[in-house]
Amino acid sequence: MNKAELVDALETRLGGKRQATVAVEAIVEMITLTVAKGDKVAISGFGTFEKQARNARTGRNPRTGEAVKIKKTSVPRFRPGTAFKEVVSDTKALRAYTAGAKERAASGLTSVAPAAPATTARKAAPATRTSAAKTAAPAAAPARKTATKAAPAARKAAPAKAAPAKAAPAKAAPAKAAPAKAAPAKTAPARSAAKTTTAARTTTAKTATKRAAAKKA
Amino acid sequence: MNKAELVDALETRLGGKRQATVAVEAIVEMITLTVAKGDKVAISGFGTFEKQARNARTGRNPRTGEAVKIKKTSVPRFRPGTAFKEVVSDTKALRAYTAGAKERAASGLTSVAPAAPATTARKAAPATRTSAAKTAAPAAAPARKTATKAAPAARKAAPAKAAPAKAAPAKAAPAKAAPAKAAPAKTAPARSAAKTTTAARTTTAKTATKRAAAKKA
DNA sequence: CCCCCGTGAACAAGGCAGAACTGGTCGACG
DNA sequence: CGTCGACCAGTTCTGCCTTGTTCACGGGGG
Repeated sequence: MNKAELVDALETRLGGKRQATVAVEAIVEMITLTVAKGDKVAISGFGTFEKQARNARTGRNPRTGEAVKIKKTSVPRFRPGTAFKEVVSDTKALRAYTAGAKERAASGLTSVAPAAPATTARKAAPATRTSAAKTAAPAAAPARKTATKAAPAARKAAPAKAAPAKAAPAKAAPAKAAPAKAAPAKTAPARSAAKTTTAARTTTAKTATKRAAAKKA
Repeated sequence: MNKAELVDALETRLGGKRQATVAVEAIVEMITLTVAKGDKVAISGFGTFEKQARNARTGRNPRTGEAVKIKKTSVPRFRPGTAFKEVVSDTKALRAYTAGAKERAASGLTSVAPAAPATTARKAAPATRTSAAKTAAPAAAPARKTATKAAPAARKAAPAKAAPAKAAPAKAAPAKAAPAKAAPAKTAPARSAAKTTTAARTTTAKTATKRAAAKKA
């Protein structure tokens, strides 16, 4: 769903496409600016937007493997709230939530009011929560440090698996044409090459050309 | 900033507290439901909400060190867009963005219109981007604007260095393999054949140049 | 209102480091 | 008043860097 579709979907609820558009843009801007200022935007039941500082670190160019220094920066972060997580992870919760939403949509169309139905719906959802506080967790930390060193192995495993997967496809196609890994050395990554070849479409070419022209100009 | 404050801040823009409240709730719900369905919600310049699957894994209660089984689930994820990241990380970008926002807020209050100012603002922002091309810049810089042809060379240089690094790990690198760009020629129509090769390179080069320029600016 | 263009967005690859997850409790918000 | 969110901590794991490339979207012009 893109922005246009979102606006379209909200059109009914907000009383017109204009309102919907303005609303979406306004909210987006507000959140953006607020987060930029350093304040967090907490929307209950949905999530929290906040500015998160990132320390400088040593990155790595995936293509070349070359190390690059990355200076500290700040990035926006969103932490989904409980309700949101539940609805996304739980189908039942989704239905419950949807029901509530419908009610709200119906009544809230022109009239402003109906928070009541919403609340009801909300209540229903929590009931399904699995978290409950039943475990008392008596003993503090008996064997906390029993850490298992299996980690490294596991880590390795994953990447290993990944590599083959990638290799296979790559090799398959370009075998005789232009080995991805090898050729790319020059400039183009394997897959690009293949694709380009196949789809060296005029359109694409044109677009590229145009772009170039535009930029140059 | 909590939800109430957000609504209050938007009150002016959206023509009343009621509208603001309805708008916020409607959007939140819409996003929640859409993500829950599995669709992603992409808002250009802001970010993308999507449902992300998480594999089952063995968790651990940090307090007790006790292992707990966590079954696979899905969680909502938000990936901030370029503009958002810029505004948050860059003070200058923030100011630019703020300026645009003000204009929009002022005119957009009752009237629907002014996207124009926004666009302007957006454009300005990218200019300030600090992100990339710097690396390539040094080489390209000297000839960039004068000699277009120089660009390709520069570009090549970077990748070239990369090649060895990657090649080593990858190992399979037939030197004779045709250059990616060249190879594709086969697909290309007669007249384009030669041209395509050339053109493609040029295009790429240009793009690189453009980007670099933009950044520099 | 439609079409085209420009520009944002996603992908991929390879390591490392920050981030998430769980969970009990207090504070805050609705 | 009821309930959601933040927090601490250890381990696991996910994202992030770059940069080219291609696709699609948003917006402006006709």
